[in-house]
Amino acid sequence: MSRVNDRDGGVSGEDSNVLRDQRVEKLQEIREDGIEPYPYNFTRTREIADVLDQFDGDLEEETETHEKLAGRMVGFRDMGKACFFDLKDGSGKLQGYTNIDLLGEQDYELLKSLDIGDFIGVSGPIFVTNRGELSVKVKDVQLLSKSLMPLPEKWHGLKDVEKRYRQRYLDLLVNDEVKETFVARSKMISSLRRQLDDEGYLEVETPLMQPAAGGATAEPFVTHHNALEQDLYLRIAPELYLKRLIIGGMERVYELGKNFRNEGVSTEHNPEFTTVEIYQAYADYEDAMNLTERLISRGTKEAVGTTQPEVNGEVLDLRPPWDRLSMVDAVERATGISDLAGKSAGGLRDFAASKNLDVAGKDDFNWGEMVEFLFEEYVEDDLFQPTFITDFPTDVSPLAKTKRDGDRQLTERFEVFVGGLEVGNAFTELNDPLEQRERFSGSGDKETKDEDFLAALEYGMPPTAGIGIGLDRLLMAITGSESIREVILFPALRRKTE
RNA sequence: GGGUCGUUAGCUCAGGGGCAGAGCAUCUGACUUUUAAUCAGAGGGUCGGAGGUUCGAAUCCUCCACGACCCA
Repeated sequence: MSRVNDRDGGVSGEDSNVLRDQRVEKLQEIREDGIEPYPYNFTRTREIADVLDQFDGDLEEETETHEKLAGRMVGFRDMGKACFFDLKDGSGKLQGYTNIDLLGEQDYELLKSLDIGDFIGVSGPIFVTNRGELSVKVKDVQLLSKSLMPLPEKWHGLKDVEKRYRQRYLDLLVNDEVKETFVARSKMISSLRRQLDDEGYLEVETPLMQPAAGGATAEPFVTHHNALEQDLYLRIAPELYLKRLIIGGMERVYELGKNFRNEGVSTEHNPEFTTVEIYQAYADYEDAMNLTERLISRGTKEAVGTTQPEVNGEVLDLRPPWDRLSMVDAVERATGISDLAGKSAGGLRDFAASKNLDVAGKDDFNWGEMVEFLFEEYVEDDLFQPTFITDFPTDVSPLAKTKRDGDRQLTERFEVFVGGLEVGNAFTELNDPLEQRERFSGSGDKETKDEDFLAALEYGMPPTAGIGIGLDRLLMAITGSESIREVILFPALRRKTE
């Protein structure tokens, strides 16, 4: 066992402050007393939440059995020869009580010398104090891990947003609702997996590093493979690979994972984000809407406990069925324009300009792009209750099949909005290889043409529905988070230099 | 990329030309059922960084870094 040296070696990277110095000194003293401050294990009899569940509100006398509990000491109330402290483990928080008679002088002095943030293991019966608080009467205590840095303050917590993101462990430790958000995220993800597995979808993994970044319109990150001597792109969407699997006869597949887009960072955009994409052969976008409703409503119930969460003072009602409204109807209703389908792109641009919308750089927008623009300006933010916006313009939907009624201007595509956020995008997949080739070309440089995918399509793809759901946005919507950073454990931040 | 605001003790924050402050946390002492324990005392600062103005700058000016929000 090595002694901690005096801090005279100029160890770089360590913050030097008095509070830390005091704790390092205590650490030395503890070792000198023959106590190992970083022991290897501690066997608990149960977790704190378990104790609370069983005894809270109905315990007359102290239990006969002793519980062994472990956690961080997050509060300490010293009464001289007796003391109270708060013990927090991953499941909850319980008060500990002890005194010099219960512990003996030596262990009692040790306990009193410990710091907030230290991990300890305790054992003793469960009882209720005079003031009615369920507590553990500590007859034995053991230091499990010494902490050197003081935790943020107990009452005000950690508020500094930058610090919360850079040191998320402190945020999780001190701000209980933050942990709840990420527990909800985890439950949502496992719920989606469970539902998809139960309905016979196969979870698959496709390349994160792709020779051509297709399946969406976005700037990719570029990396380089040395041995292959070629650039690779981090995927912006798994779409084109999942469709190859449909072609290969895997009739129901999904992939839950990250995508990467080399674009701006904002309250709704993180450079890496999580989606689940689902493909089903012999299905269309009506089926996709039904599946989307099922997945999200049940996922929300399992994540936050209800299909009608209250979000920023308003009840978000996710019980199916959800509103379905075509984009053209939505835009006509919101703008007062009639016969939108018959208007020219120029006419729509003039309309937007007359409403003082910024049309700079939109001179070459086609009809579909203008309709989408008007939709974003006039409709999108107001879609609080879950809504399917259907039948997107063909101009902005190069991978979707046009309407079955013969209208070539529109596709069987929908986006789903929850809490004013776009959380999903789906369509009846275009499976005509020759038309797909044309539509890639028609989209100019905006959509990456993937020759290998086009070749695959020529072998024949069955009628197929595909859905993509953005999990970060969905979590924002159901937890009422104002920023995507509140639902991503370690959001992208600029490197901080000293 | 542009605009606005922010960065002061471990944490939460006051202070906006004249001695660096408070609460909690920490340290010392008292207290054997407290709970934001209480009481008495003490220590703790590169005021984000670099320049400038001034007799004097945390405070005013310029640039830079990081962050938040809005816009693109």
